[in-house]
Amino acid sequence: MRAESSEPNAAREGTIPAHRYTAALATTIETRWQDRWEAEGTFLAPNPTGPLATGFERVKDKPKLYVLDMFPYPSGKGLHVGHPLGFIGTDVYARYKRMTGHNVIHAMGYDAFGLPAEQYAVETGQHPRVTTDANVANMRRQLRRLGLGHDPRRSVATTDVAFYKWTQWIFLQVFNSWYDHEADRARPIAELEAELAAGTRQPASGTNPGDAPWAELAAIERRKVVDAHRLAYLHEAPVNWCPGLGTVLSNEEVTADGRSDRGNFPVFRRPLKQWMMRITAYADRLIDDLDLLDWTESIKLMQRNWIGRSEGAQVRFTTDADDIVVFTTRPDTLFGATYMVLAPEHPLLDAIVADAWPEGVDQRWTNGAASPKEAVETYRAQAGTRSELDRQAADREKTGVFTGAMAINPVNLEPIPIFVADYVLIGYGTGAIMAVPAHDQRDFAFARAFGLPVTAVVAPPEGWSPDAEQWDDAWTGDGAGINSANDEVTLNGLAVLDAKATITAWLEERGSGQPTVTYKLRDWLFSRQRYWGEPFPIVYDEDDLPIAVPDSELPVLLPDIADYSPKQYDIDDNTSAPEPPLGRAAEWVEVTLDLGDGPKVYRREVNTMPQWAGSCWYELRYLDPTNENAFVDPEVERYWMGPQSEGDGGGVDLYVGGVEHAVLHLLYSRFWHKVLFDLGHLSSKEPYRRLFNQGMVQAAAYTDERGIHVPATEVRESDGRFFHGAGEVQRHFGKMGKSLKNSVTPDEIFEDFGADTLRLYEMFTGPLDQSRPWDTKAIVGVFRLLQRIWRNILDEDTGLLRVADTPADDATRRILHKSIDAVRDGMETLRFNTSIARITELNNHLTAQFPEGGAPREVIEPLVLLLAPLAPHAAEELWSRLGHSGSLAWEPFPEADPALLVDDAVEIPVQINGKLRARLTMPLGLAPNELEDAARNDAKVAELLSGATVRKVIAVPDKLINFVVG
RNA sequence: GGGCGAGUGGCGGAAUAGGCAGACGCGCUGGCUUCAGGUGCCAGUGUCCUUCGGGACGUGGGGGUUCAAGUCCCCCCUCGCCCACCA
Repeated sequence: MRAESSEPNAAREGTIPAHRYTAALATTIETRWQDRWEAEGTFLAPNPTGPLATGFERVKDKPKLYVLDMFPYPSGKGLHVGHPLGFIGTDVYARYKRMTGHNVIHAMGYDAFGLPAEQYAVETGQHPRVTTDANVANMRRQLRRLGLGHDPRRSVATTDVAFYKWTQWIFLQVFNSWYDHEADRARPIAELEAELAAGTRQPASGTNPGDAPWAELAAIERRKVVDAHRLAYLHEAPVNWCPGLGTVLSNEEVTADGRSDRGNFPVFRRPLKQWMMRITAYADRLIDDLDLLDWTESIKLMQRNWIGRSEGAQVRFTTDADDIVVFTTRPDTLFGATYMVLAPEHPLLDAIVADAWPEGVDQRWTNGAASPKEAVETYRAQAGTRSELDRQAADREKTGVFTGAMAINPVNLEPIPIFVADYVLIGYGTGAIMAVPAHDQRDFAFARAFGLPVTAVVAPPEGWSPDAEQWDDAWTGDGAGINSANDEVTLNGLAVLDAKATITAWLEERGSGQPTVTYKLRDWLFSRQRYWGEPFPIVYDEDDLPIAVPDSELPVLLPDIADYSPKQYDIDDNTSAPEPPLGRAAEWVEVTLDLGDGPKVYRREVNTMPQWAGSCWYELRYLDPTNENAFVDPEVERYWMGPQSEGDGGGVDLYVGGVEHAVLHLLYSRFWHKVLFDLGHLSSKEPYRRLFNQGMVQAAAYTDERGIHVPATEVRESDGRFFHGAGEVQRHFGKMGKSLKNSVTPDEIFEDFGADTLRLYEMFTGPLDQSRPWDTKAIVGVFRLLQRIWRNILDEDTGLLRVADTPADDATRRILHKSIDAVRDGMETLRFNTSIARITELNNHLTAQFPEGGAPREVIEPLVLLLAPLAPHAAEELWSRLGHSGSLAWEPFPEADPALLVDDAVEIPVQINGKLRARLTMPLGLAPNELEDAARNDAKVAELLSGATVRKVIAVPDKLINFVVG
C-alpha cells in the first residue's frame, strides 16, 4: 500500500485524478518548498548587529518576537509523533506572528551531553561524539521534513566545542563571584578580596573558622575564606551517592522513594567533597521575580513550593554541653515545648550524649541499650542504612532514642529531654527542633509513642477537652495563647500572629533567638562522575585548592580516553566511592600552566558538569551563535530579550515545553540568568517571560495476560475487544514511547499523508496545552481538508486554476471575515484546533456555494494565507499557483473588516420559562420592547402564549427573549 | 496526607463577560462513484418517546443562586499531575 501511494498519481491513472492532493504530491511539494526556503533563507532572523545582521534594515521597524522550544535530547531512536507536538505549535505561532509583522527568531538546538550516548559508548567503544553527531544529524533531518521554519544558522548543540567553551566561561563567572546580601546581588570575587583586605568587610559567618583577623591569616587561609564565599564552591557534605550509576546526584535527581531518577537505582547519603552552586543565595529573588513572569499559577506554585520559604525563628536552648539552636515556624508555642529532637546526623549529638541513663528512665526511651551512648550509636547506624523510602514514609511509626541529656527552655527555664529521631532532617532548618506535641501532629505522634507530656499553649476550638492529654490530634490552628507567661512576657490571650511577634522580640532582646527565614531549597550539587559532560575549567595546586583556568585557556577540551564508564559498583554497595572516568586520562589530568608566577604543574578537576549546565543558557547562544568574543553580544541580547517596558523582566516571548521541567531546568536556568544579570552581562532579569506547557501525545498500549506490553501495531480489534496472536489483550492509554511499544514514527505519516497533514492533525486534536490520544485512523479528516481546499482552487483532472476573478457575494464575504477573526483568535491563544475548524467551515461553504468551481479569488487568497502557518507547504504551492512569485512567509496575515463581522439580521431564540420554543429572524439592534413586540406578533409565539399570563419578559437585544409565564 | 487541575455524544473536542449545548473532525448508517476494497463524493447521526406536528430528558452526582447555569456558590464522587515527617 505504501509503495503504491508514493508513486506519482499517473501510475494509478483511471482511479485517482492526476492532480488530486495525495501523499505523493504532498511529498513532492513539501520537498520542493523546504529546499526553496533553505536556498532563499526565508526564516533567517536578522540580528541588530554582528555577523547575523544582514537584512536587519528590512525588519528594523517591526516588533521582535523570540519563540523558543525546550530543546530535545538527540536520542538514537529518532522521533515518534509525540515529540514534535510542541515544535509544530511554536512553528505555527512563529509563522503566524511573522505574517502579522514581527521579526521572529525561532531556532532549534540539541541538549546532547548525557547518559544515553555515554552508555552506548561504554557498550560499543564508539566515542560518544560520533554517536551524538549522528543522532543530531538524524534529528535535524526529521525536523526539517516537518517544515519547521527555523533559522538554521542558530542551531547549536551543547556538545559543540564552541558552545561548551562558553558553558565553561559561565561556570568561571559563577566561580569568580560571591553574593553580597546587603546589595542583594552577585559581585565579582575580586571586589570581596579588596574589601576584606581593606577591612571594610568582615568574612561571612562560618567562612573563617578561627575568626582570626584578616591581616593575621596566612595566604592559604585567606584563599580558603574567599573560596567559602564563592557562588561555585567545593563542599564536603552528605550527597546522594548512587553506586549503580557510579555517580552522585542532585537532590532533584533523586525520587521521593530514594532512588535515581535515571535507572531507578538505590541512592545513599554519604559525605563527599563535591562542587556546589549557591542557588540558595537567590531563593528570595527566585520567588519574588515569579511576579514578572507570564507563567501558569500552577508552575509558579511548584517553584515556590520547591524553594519552600518559611518564616520563623531560631531559638537557642542551653545544655550542659553546647547550646543547641532550633528552627521553628511557631515560636508562639515555645511554652509548650516538652522535649527536643536532633537529627541523627546532628554534629552536636556526640557532645551532648550523657554517660548514663538517669534514675528510673522510661524503658521506651532507651531502646534496650545499656547507656545513652550505645543507644544513640545504634540508632544512628540504623538511620544511616535505612533506605530513604523507609525514612520518608510520612505515616511510619515514629522512632527515636533518648540522649540522656536535658535542654533548658529559655522561656521558662524548664529542663526538657533531648531525643534523637529520624523524623527530624539534618538538611532542613538547623537539624534540630523543639517539640510541641500539643500543636504539631508529628510531635504529637512521637509524644504518644514515648509517653511524653502534651501541654496546650494555644486554645483549641469549642468541643476540645481542656486537658491536652485527652486529645486525639494536635491542634494546629489559630487560637488565643494560654499557659504562656513568665515574669517578663506573656502570650496569654494573644492570637498566633501577635504571639509570634511578641515572643520573637523577647528572645532577641535576651540573645536567645532571632527571626529567621529557612528554605527547603538546598545548594545545587553540580559535579558528576561521568565522561560525557563539560569538563570543569578548574585545576588544583599543591595545596589542593581550586584555581580557575584563565579565560584565554578555554575551552578545556574533553580528552579522548579508552574507557568511558565511571567505576560502577553493586547497586547496594554504599561503602563505595566515586571514581570519575576522566581520572584515567593521566596525561590530561596533569597540566603545566603559567598563571603569572611561571610555569607550574597542576592537576585538573576530573568531575564533569551535570546535563543541566548547557540547558541553563542555550537560549542566549541562539541569539549570537558564532560570537567568539562573548557568549552573547549585549546589544543582541537587549534587542531580543531585553525588558519591553517599566517593570518587565525581559526574556523570551514564548517558551514551550513539557511540564516535567517545571522545577529543575527552569529553576537552574533562572539562577544562572540572574547571576549573569548581576554581573552586568545581560539586560533581562529572567530568561523566559512567557512559559507554556504543551500536553503529551498518548496512544493506546496493550498488555497480554502476563501484563507485558505487545506491539500496538500487531493488535487487532474485534467487537470492542483486542487480540494479539491467539490471545486477548487489554488496552490502556499512555505516553507514546518505546516502553509501551506504541510508537508511531513521523516517517510513516509522511509516507501516507505528508508533513502538512501530520502538522494539521497534531494541531487539530486539541488545544496545545492538553494531552491527546493519537489515532492514526482519524488523520484522514485533516487530509481531506487539504484535498478539498486543493480541489476548490485547482481542477483535479487538469491541474488548472478554477478560481474566479469576480467579486464575492455578500454572504460569502461575511463568512470569510468572521473566519479570519476566529482563526486569528485561535492563533493568538494557541488553540489551533479552533482555527482549523473555522478554516474547514469556510472551505465547506465554498464547496457548497461553488460546486462547479469559480470560488472568488477575493476569498480564496485569504483562505490560503489563513492556512499558511498550519500547512505551509500546501499553502505556498497554492499561493504560487495563484500567480504569486515569492514565498508567502512574509505576506500580511488577513485582517477582518469589523463592519463585516456583524450581520444585519440575527436569529433570536424565543424562550418560554427558559425553554427554547421558537427562533425568529430579526433586524440587528432592536430595543427590548421592539424585540418583545416582534416576538408577540409572531403567529407561533402568540399561539404558545395564548391563555398564559406573562409575568415577566427578559429581552436581551440581539441575544434572546424569554417570556416568564405563570 | 497536602496542593493544583480536569470531568460535555461511541471518540477527540467547540461553546466572548450567565443567554440557542454538542461547532469542526473521527467513527457509525444509508446512498453515489468504482473492476471489489481504500485515503473520492453526498446525506443522516446526543438519548428516549412520537400520531412524524413534535415532545421529554441531557454537560460526573446532589443541592443552591438566577427569568436563564457546561459556565457562579456549597457538598460529594472519579481521574490526572506535583509535593510528601520541611518543624
